Amino acid sequence: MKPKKRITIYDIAEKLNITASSVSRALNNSNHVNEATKNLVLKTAAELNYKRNLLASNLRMGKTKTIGVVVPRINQNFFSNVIAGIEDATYQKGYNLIICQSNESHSKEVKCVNTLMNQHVDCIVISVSVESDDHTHLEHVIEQGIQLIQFDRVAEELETLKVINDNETASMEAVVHLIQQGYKRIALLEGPQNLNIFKQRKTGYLNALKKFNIPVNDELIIENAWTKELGAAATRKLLSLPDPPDAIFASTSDFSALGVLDVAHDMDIKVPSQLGILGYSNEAFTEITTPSITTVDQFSVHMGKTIANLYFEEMENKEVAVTPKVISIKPQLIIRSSTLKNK
Amino acid sequence: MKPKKRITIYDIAEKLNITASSVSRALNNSNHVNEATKNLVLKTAAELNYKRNLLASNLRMGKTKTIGVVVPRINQNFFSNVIAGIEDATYQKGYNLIICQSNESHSKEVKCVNTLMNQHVDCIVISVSVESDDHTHLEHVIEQGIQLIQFDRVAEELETLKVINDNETASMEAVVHLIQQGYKRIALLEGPQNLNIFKQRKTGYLNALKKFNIPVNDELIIENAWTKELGAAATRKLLSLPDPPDAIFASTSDFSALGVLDVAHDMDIKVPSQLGILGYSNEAFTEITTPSITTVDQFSVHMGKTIANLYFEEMENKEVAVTPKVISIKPQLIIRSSTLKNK
DNA sequence: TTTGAAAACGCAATCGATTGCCATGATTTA
DNA sequence: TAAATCATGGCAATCGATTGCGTTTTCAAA
Repeated sequence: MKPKKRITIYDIAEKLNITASSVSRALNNSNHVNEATKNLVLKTAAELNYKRNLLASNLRMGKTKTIGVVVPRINQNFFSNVIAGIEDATYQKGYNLIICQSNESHSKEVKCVNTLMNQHVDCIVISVSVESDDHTHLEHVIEQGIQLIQFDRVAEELETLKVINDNETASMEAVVHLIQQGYKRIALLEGPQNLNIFKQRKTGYLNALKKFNIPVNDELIIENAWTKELGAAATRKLLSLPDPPDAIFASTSDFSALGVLDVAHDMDIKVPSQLGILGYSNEAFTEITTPSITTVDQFSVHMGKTIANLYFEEMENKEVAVTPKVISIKPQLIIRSSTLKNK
Repeated sequence: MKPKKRITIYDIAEKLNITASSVSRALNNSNHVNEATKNLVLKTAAELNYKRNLLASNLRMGKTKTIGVVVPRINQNFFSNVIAGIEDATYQKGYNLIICQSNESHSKEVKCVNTLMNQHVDCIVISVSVESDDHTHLEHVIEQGIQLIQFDRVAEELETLKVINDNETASMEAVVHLIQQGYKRIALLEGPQNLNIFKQRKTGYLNALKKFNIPVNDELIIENAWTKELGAAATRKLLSLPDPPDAIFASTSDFSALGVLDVAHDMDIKVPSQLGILGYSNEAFTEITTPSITTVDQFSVHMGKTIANLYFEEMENKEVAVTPKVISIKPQLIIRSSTLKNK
C-alpha cells in the first residue's frame, strides 16, 4: 500500500482557488479572513483530512510546544510518576514530551541535553545524574534562552527554576519520629553526597540528633548505601558492631530499607522491637512488607504537575523580570509498623 | 540575559567565504567537498558551537528520527519498563522518543496518535487502551505510511507489526502448575475481554482445565477484576460461595492478586495451604509479600528492545515485501510460596 | 599547449506554514 | 461626488538545511 500524499495548505488553496496565505489564516482563526471562506477552508480541511505539518510550522514559528525531560531512569517509580504528572498537565495545553534517560551517566546526560536543544524544545526539565558535577551543558541551555527547570536532584549553584522536595525537614521529622519512639542509636544510610538531595537528608538527620542532644557517631553513618544490596551489606556491617544501632534510617531509598529488612529477617532480629527501619520514597511495596515500612512520601505525580504549571506561568509572565524561582514541596512522613516500637 | 543568536550554516559559510551548500555537505560528510574545507568547516562549527537545527533538517528530509509511543499509563511498571527498553535501543541509533499516555481513554488515545502524526514521527508504537474497539485512528497511521508497531494489547485484525506475549501458553502453564500442586477448584479473575491479552489468558485457563478434564465452573470466573480493590471484592464473593475455590488465578495483574492476598489475610485463610494465589506481571512487590506471590514475568524491558529492533530491521529491509510480522515472547512462570502447597 | 574528466563548489529550488506589506474593491463619511 | 476607512486576500520573503544541476577549477594525459 503506497502512502497517501500528505495534504498541505497548498492543496486546500488550490481546491478553493485561493492562496495558501488565506488558508493559513483561516486555520489559525485569524480575523483577517472572511467568515465564509474561513468556514469553507475548515470544511475542506476536514474533508481532505488535512493535518498541519508541525515541522514546517515550528520552523517558521521558532517554537515547538515540546518539553524535553531528562531523568536518570524512566522506569524508576519516582521518576515515572513525575513524568506522568508532567504529561498530564502539559497534554492539556497541547504540549508534547520528549523523554530521555541518562542512566546515571554524565556523558549520556550531556548528549540527551544536546539532542533536546537540537530539537528546539521550548523547555528542558531535568533531574541530574549521580555522576554530574560539571554543569556546563546546563549553562548552554540557559544561554540559548531555553527555559530550564531542575527538579529533585538539582545543581544548586545554577540560577534556574527549581522544584524540589524539602528533604531536610522531611528527614529531620523522620529521625525525630524515631527518637520519639524510643530508639537511641540511629544509623544513617546515606547516598552520594554530591547530590543535593542526599546531602540535605543527612543534614536533617544531624539536625534531629542535635535537637535532642544525641551525639553523632560516625560509625553509624554508612556512605553510598543506595540500593537493596548495598543497604543489606551496610546493615550486616552495622549489626556486627560491638554496639549496634537500634534503628536504621535508609535515607537513600525504600530499596535500601528493603535490604535492611531482609538482613533483619535473616538474622532473626525483630522489627520494630529490636530494630526500627525507616525508608524514603513511599514505593508501592513498603505498604505490604511484613512489617510494613515507615517511609516518606514525595508526592511525585503532584511534583510533575507543579513542574509543568511552573513552566506555563513563567511563559505567560515572561515580560516580568524572571527571578530564579524555587518551589519546595514538603514531603510527608508515612508512619507504618516498622518504626512503631511503642505500640 | 538575552539568548545568543543561534548559529546556522549560513553563519559558518559567511565566516569561511563559501556557501551554505558546502557547509552542509561538509557537515554531512559528503564526498563532494574538499577534505581541507571539510575540516575547516568542522573546526569552525565546533568553535561557534553550531548545532544543527533539526526542525529545518527534518522538514527538508521528510523524516524525524523520532518514534512516538502511546501507552495507557506511563507510570505502570510494565509500561515504564517497556519504554525504558525502547529508549535504550533507540538512543543508540540516534532516535528520539515522544511519549504519550492514553489514560485508558479512547478519545485521548486518538488525540495522541494524531499529535504524533502531526509531528511526523517515523514510527508509532502503541499498546491500546481498554476502551479501544474502534481502530480507525490506527488505520490512518498505516495510510500515511508511518510504521505502526503494536505491542502487548493489540488490535488483532490490523495487519501491523506486533510484539506480544504468548499469554495463552503462559496462562495455561500457570494453571497447570496449580493443578499439579493439587488445587482442585481454581477460580479465574479475568480482565475486559475486548483486550486480546485477557481473552488469551482466559483461553489458557480453559485449555488447562480441559487438559486435565476439570469441568469449567462459571461461578468461579469473575469478570473485570483487574485492580486491587476489584480483586479483593471478587475474592470475598468467591470465598463466600457454598463451595469456594481452593486457588485463585488473578490473570489480570499482580495488583488484583494482592487484593486476593489481603482478603485471605483478613479472613484468616492460610496461603498456600488453604488457598493458592497466582498473579500476573511479576511486579517488584510480589517477591516480598508474605507469602511471596507466584506470578508470570513478561520480560518487559526486553520487550521494549525487541520493539525498537524490529523497527530498525524493517527500516533496513524495506525494499523487501513487508509481511505483517508478529514476534511472540514467551513469558516465564515465577514459582513462589503462594502456590507451593506441596512443599 | 590543448583536451577532457574529475573534483569542488555555487545557484536556486524545495520542504510547508506563517506574516508583513500592499492592492483591490466595498462601504462609509464628509 | 470625492475622500477616507475597512475588510479581504494576494505576493513574496522567511525559518535553516538539503540537493540536483550546472559552472569553475584542477590536474593529468595526449
